Order: sequence, then C-alpha cells, then structure tokens
Amino acid sequence: MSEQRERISGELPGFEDMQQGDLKSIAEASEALGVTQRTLRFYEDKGLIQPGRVGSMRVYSRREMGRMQLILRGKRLGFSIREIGEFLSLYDHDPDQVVQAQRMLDATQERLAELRHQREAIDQTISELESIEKMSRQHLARKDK
Amino acid sequence: MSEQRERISGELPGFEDMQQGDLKSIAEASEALGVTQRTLRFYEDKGLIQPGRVGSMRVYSRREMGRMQLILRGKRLGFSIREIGEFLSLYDHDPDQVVQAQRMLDATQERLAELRHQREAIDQTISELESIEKMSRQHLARKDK
DNA sequence: CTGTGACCTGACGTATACGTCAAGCACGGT
DNA sequence: ACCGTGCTTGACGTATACGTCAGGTCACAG
Repeated sequence: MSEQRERISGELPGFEDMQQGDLKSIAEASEALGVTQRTLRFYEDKGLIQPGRVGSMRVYSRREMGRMQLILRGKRLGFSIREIGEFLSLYDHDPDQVVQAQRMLDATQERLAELRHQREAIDQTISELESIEKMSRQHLARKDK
Repeated sequence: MSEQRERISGELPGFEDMQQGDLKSIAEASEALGVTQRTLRFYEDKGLIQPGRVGSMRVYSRREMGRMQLILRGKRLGFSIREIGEFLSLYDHDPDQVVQAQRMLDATQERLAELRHQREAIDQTISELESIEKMSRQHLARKDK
C-alpha cells in the first residue's frame, strides 16, 4: 500500500525540499485537497503546478500543496484558471510581490465590481420572480374556487 | 427592400392569423426582438417557436413575437431554454393554465431558492475579496515607504 | 508467469447557447 | 445573361473545467 511511497522516499538522495515527510503521491494529494487526480494533472498541464517526478510518478511537495490551496481559493473567489495562473506566475517571478500585489489588487477590484453588479442583477431578478410568484398564486386561487 | 414582404402578403389568401400587417420576415423579427436570426432559427429548432412558411421563407406572426417575448423574459430570469420550452409546451396544451401555473410556481420557487443562495455566496465572496483588497493595499503601502 | 494496483499519457465527451462559415436557391434590377 | 440580396439548410467552432475511457508501464505478491 505504501510501498511506492517508501520507494519514492528511498530514492531521494537530497530532494530540494525541506521535509521529505510531506511528499505525497497523486492519490494522497488529491485526497488531502479534495480534488480528483484528473484535476491535479489538468492544473499541471495548464502550468499552475509542477510536481516533482520520481521516474514517471508525480510527487507533491509542501510547495505544490500550498499552491493548490491558493488555486482552490482563487476558484472559490470566482477567478478563472487562466487568471489564477497569471497570479501564480507573477508570484514566482516577483521577489517582493509588488507587481503581483498590484495586479492582484486590480483583479480583485474588477471582480468586486462584477460581483456587486451581479448582486444587483440578482436582486432585481428576485423581485421580478417574486411578483411572478404572486401572480401564479392568484391565478391558481381563482381557478380553485 | 420590402419587396419580399409585399410578395409574402400578396400570396396569403387567408392566413390563419388575424392581422397580416404584423407578419414579419426573419430579418424584421430579429431586428424587432434584438436577437440574431441565428437565435430565431435555433429556438425554432428547439421547438420553442413555429413560424409559418411562405414557400421556404419563415414568417413571424404576432403569436410568435409574443412567444419570443416570453422566451426572452424567461432567459433574463435565468431559466434554461429547455425549461422555457417546457413552460411553453404546457401553456399550449393546458387551456386554463392550471397545470402550467402550478409548474411555473414550482420552477419560480426553485429559481428563487437558487438565487437567494447565490446571493449569499456572492456576499461572502465579496467580503472575502474586500479583505484581500485591504491586505494588498497594506502590502503595497509597506513596500512604498 | 500472471495477476493486481497505482500510475502514466493521449484523446474524445460533456453542457450551453448560440457564432460562423459554406453552399445553394429564388428574386428583381440593369 | 448576370449581379446582389435575402433567405434556406447543414455542420463545425467556441469557451470552461474537467470526466471518462483506452491502452500501456512498472513493481511486487502469489
């Protein structure tokens, strides 16, 4: 069951990460993150994460797990994978995160504007639906007597 | 420009609709409704409308225009084309609209529940983003001094 | 030697609501 | 006769975020 992990750990002479105890197989990673393995491979394909390899097997270090948390958070906030990819790439190539924070701020504001707009639209739709609801009830009440 | 319409009207001995003056070509209909011709053909394909034909050309009577208004309203309210199709079909085969009103009421409530749920989610997302916004500003302010 | 389990890489499928050709007919005008 | 216009019917393309095979490798258990 954990043979493969032991094999993995055993074959790591000095992996660049700090703690080898945090290394996970794709099964463990997906389990821990609550996403499917397909999702992990998909994000890798899109360049959002770059798990290490031991032979052909993917190895997820704490770094990748952290990035995944950020990615999932971004998703919850409604950013597209492409946008999230941009943030992460800025994050990587921007030591003190100035550009990154600025870009993030911009995106955040845009998204906020979208959301506030959506909220208004939803409120309008809700009241329109409520009036339709009333009318339906009246219609039914009339036919019912 | 309006030659074809005249031809159409001329060839209508006793079209079942009341007013021939309301008959529209697909171009006029799409113009009046603010949708593309493709959209009209698409809805027809899906069975939402059944414009008449003069030869092979589609003819939109007041009835179809009315249905289109309903369809567009349904869309604005967030119902899928399939759902709208169901409403319309009930509307057609249900003389005093009892079943129809009931079904509509159900769908309306479902949709309302969805929307209220969405609104909550949006509110949460908004506050989360607002906090990120603050943090980004602080980060930038620190780097700026 | 063969089975089993975990992993791998393509690559096509899904849902929605149309957009965007492509190819062709019928019409009146020049 | 030829052209431009409006209309017709397919049929494939688009975007998003994966799901779902198919087919194959690898290591170890029996």
